[in-house]
Amino acid sequence: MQRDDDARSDGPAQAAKRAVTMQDIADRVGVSKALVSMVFRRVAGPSAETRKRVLEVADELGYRPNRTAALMSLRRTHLVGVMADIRSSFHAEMVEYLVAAADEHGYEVVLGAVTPTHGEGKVVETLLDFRCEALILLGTELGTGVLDALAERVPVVVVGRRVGGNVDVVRTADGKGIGTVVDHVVGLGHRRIAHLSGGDGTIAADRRSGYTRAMRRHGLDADVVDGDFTDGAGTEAARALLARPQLPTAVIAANDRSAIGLITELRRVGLRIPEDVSVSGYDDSTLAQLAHLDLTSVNQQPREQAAKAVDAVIERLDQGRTESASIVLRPQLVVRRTTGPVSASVAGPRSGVS
Amino acid sequence: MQRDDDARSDGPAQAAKRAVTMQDIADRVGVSKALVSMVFRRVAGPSAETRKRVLEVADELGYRPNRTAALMSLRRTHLVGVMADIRSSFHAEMVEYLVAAADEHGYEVVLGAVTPTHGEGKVVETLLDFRCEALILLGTELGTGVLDALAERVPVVVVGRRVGGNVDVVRTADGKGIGTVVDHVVGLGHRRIAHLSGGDGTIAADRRSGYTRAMRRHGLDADVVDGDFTDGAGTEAARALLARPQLPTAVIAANDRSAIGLITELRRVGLRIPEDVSVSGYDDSTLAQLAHLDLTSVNQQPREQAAKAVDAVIERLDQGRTESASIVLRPQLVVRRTTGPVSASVAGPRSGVS
DNA sequence: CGGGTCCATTGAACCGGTCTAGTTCGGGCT
DNA sequence: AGCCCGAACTAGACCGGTTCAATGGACCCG
Repeated sequence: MQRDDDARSDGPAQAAKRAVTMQDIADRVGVSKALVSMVFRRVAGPSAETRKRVLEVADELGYRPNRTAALMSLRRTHLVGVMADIRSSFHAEMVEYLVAAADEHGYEVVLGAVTPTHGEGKVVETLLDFRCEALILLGTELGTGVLDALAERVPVVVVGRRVGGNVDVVRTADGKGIGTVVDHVVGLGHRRIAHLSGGDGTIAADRRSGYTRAMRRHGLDADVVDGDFTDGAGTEAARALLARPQLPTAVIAANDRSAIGLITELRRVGLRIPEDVSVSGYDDSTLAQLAHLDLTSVNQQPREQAAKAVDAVIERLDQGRTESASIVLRPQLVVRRTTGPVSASVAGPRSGVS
Repeated sequence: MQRDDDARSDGPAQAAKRAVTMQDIADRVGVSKALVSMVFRRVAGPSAETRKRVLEVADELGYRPNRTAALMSLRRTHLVGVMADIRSSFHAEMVEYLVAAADEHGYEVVLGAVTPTHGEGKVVETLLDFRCEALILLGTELGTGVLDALAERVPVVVVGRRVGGNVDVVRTADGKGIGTVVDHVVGLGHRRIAHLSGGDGTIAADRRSGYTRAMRRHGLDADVVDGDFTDGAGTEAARALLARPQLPTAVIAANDRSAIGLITELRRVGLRIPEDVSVSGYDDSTLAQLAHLDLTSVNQQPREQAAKAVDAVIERLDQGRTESASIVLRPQLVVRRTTGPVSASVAGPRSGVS
């Protein structure tokens, strides 16, 4: 509320409320603006006494440094581009944490939203046009070649997916994550455990192979049902399963949405979850946490992933790291109420399973 | 790409890949950089011939204008601050559209995420620190006084809520929206229609009064059940309703989440939706669209609201509008499968469901 | 042929910082 | 006294655009 000051000062009607600059402070204190700059940049040079006076006057005048000027002089923008499909609640959550983390380091996030009409390539171009100094790509499906070319222009962090080349990677061990789910349901006595796949993407493939490996480890046969990450796929998968002579006792879905579609369709035909069939999702999205669903899922630690991604950017930009880094976090199983012990009734038909 | 050019030029090992500037173009064409500037700003002055040559050379050199420099010169930032609670899927969707709309007008969006630890006040401060030229506040609960003070510093657009003062407002007519839902269920033959309220906020109040008015219009008694915007509230409301001697035949919830909690609990005790009770939500969120839910809801036209909000900002910033504007869009009822005709059976008393 | 107009174009200041190559000055050492 | 040194501070060139008064030349008129 110092508006009054601004409005009244400088008699003339124009009242152009010019912002306070370093020169103003310098004039008032009786030093050069270079010195004022040094004080604000906290570099060695100015005496303690001068430093104090400058800061006092700056405060008094209500000085706010002009980022634009500083960044232009440094030939920098302090902008980090984040590409995300914000409709995905997981991405939205990540974006929130990324913004916070970037802010802490004095960086600003420019959001590039991927939509059906605005593909990944276009979004990346836009972000580069804004002169972002680094890119954080959430769940990108861009090819290795494209990513590598990109990485030569600007530091790139890929979140969620395994990639080679000179990009940094932050992800959770999807294979292991699904593995813990398999362990969990096996521990509950299940033997016929199906996996509702997420389709062709890298992430889906990781989850699928994690499932296959874990099943093998337990000496069980893998049973993959094709699908994708939508609830529609879950519905279809349910129908496909119901058409079989024998239902699996547990289904591990590739994500929460498809798990929900699956559950709904199974319930519709009168099956109880988890008494008749146990179902798990993946992502631990707000959907999974919804009280009425209470879906067993796997948490991907968005907050931690966001922090690591921003750290990776800072290391490259401000600390000169050049070799690529890969950070793999451990996902966490969240057991809720859609998975339960295999019940006696379904145990019957199960004959010669080793 | 053209990296090679950059790398090879300027013999020395340093190979600082300096970006192409207007001066470079000017030198090459043999004119002054002032003229080049004029060409790019599309102002009258340069001859058609010169214009053409400049553009050719610019293209050849791969020139990209430097926003930072331009904005600094203009003493502008072209930044629009958007405050949102990105966990809300409605907000997330809005943000996506806002980013796209701002981009079209050459503005950039800085996202300020409201979280439990980072309240509205702090977010606004941060956005101002980034020298945003305007603020778009999604679903803010800031008081009129605060908003007015803010509006004196910078154009402010409040989205979703009715406010006075000198801020611009973009919203849908919540009252009318709920009204159309009432009309819809009344048209289906319902008479005992309850409203699951969204709590104390301005938005909830608007929806509540819209319900009350519409009921009165139809000569029916209003029946408001307290709640908030969470699914937990829906669950509790369901329990409260079930404890009554007679259930309403239709419940109009203040948003989708609470509607879902309500539906789930009603289904859990064996009631069918919509045969026994019709239920509607509000927001037309992805949740409502989920195939298995297929919730009758009200669409708030996020894309249109986003476009209008950005328009309002542009008008103030670039077209000098000073009087405040209020844009009210008409929300759209989306009928799905959770509302249906009132059935004969519910007329009689229900058997003892605990 | 001198003078006035109009158009395309230009030089230089400016935006608000950062940064480099100094300058000043007090004091310790020889 | 003469010299050197480092700490404290400064002048002025930058960064890459925008802006505006000023210039030069073509053209027209009396």
